[in-house]
Amino acid sequence: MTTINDIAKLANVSRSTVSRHLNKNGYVSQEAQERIDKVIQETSYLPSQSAKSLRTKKTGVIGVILPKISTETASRVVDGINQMLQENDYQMLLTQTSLDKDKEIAFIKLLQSRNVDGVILLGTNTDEALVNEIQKADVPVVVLGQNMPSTTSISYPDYNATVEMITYMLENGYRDISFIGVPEDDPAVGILRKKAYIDTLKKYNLPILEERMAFGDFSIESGYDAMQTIMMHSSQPNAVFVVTDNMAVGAMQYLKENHYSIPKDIGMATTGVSRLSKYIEPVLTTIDFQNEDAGIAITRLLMEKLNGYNKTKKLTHTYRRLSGNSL
Amino acid sequence: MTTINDIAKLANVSRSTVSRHLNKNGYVSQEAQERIDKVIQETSYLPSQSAKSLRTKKTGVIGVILPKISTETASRVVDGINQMLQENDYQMLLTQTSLDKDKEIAFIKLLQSRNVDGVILLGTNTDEALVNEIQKADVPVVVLGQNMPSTTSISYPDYNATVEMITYMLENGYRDISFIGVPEDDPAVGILRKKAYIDTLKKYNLPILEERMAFGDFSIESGYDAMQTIMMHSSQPNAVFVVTDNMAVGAMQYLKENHYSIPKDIGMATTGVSRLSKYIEPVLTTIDFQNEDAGIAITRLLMEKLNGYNKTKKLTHTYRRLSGNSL
DNA sequence: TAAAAAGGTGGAATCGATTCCACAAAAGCT
DNA sequence: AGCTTTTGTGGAATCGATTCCACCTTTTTA
Repeated sequence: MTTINDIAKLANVSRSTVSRHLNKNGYVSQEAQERIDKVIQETSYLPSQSAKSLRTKKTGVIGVILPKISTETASRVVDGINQMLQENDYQMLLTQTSLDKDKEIAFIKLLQSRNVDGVILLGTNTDEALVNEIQKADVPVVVLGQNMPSTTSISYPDYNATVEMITYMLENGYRDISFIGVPEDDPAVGILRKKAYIDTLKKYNLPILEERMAFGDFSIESGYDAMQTIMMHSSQPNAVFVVTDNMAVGAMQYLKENHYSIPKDIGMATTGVSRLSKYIEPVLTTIDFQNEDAGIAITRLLMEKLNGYNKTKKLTHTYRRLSGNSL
Repeated sequence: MTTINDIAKLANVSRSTVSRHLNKNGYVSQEAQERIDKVIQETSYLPSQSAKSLRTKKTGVIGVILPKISTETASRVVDGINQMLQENDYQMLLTQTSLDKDKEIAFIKLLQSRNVDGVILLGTNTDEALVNEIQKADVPVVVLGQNMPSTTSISYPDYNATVEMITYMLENGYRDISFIGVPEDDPAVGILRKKAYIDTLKKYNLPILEERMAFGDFSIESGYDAMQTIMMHSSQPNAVFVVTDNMAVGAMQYLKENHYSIPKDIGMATTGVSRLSKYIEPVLTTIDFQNEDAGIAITRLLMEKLNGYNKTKKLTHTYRRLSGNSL
């Protein structure tokens, strides 16, 4: 491998001069520049990032921590993050927790030892241990998807969007709406969306029934099981709101296998549009959190921080309700 | 930030000893080990990877180059890669070309300047410039999805799987099958799958008609357009095979908008199952290339190379045909 | 025309680890 | 007891860049 020393020797200058030219700081004569450029061309020299970042404490790498990449929501967010990072000449180091909370903390540490310049966390909880770790971190950490205490973060409008959706279902005449959620470890999805469901039913003076609610763990299978639990009850609902698309898929599978037709027998709405589902029957009625944009937005906040802006910002992202024929 | 020098000082040993202990090579007394461990605990010290890799020329990072993350196929592959890398204590640096061929080459260079230990490329072409760049690389590069000349690679069984699918369609009575493909820049998808389509029709003594073929660029929109081109012709096919899932989505959208029903008016089959589509109507008949496994397999080959095995291997991945009611 | 400023360059220290080598103490062997 | 291993340790060089500083030359300015 060619190093800056080789370049210096070949171009008959000192390595300081090469470095100055490469980083465009300090003086370098026209002739020296040309000699250096020529040699760099010929040798196709690329500076070692390890050496560079050992000195400068910058790597040009951003760490991204997410629960699972192969979901539509996550991959769309990553797409957005990637776009924004590429514009700013950063690379992305991707890690996946498989929903293991300990790994979130472990990765924050690990990424720092890799000297990333910043971290983007797709949040699944706001546990104290995690908040502490973020505080301790000596690089900026920003969070998407949870309102993380004393951390710059962007939340989705979990409550409002869910209220709107449940209201929409009610206005479409459904009066017996069931709910598939997730545990309360996840404040955004587990608490807010459930609260929105309950509050809205209350507002319409409808009863809140235990047997109309079931909870999963974000997986397709758990959506299947939750739907089954609800439908096995002696009285059955005529609609269901599922808090994530992945679980909605499981729920649909159960309904399909048991010959319930959507929306004839039961109406369905969910969060996190499945791109594909727009083109297939039934077209799901969903809340679209516009994940690419969210990815871009959170990355922009991180870039701001890297450029020295260090107040903590709290934003809420936008959403759109997409109507399908699943209601 | 605490460094190995701080640890050495606090534990009353030299930094050589700390390093020896950390890397478990060479002798370190019991007492010294305990003192060091204690100090490391207290300071929550993590060695700087930049410094480490400057010396060792290893980063523990693998570069992954892919066309676009937010497709089901790519994200599932990444999932598999990630699993395997995590088992082997590697991190993943992810880059996205957005199908720009120049970027493939640029990223191979860039990743090397970042001192990645190896590169996994999800291939879209086998152009000479790319092959050359891979040859020149001073870290192992492995390729998934194309049979890349003189490079360890895993291909999908593009030809055989397509033959099987077209045959299956023929056996189900379809005699007028159209085809939505991609340009021949992509040998695997553009050439092999098309050849399989043509060969199979020939084998059944069916005519190969220009107007039954259209080509897209992997995007949803291009699938829409291709389907339109085919259906605008005076005579219409009664089935269509689409070479990628993303384009199939576009094709379905066109058919839906124009009130063709699948499979009543036109049968459809595709490659790259859409996980979701299994649960919705129509259930697509697809070739599933089991992308997670492919990701695991290609990563395993890279790991072999990193462990010194340096013969070039060529593998073909497996597949399964999944029957739906779209035919 | 002398002093000040700008342009240009190389030497040397530095970042935080690893690793070779020399050396000393303890243990194992005749 | 004397000799060879084994165990344990620290010093110093090294990886490939950046950056401060000293120094020289050329140009500008008063």
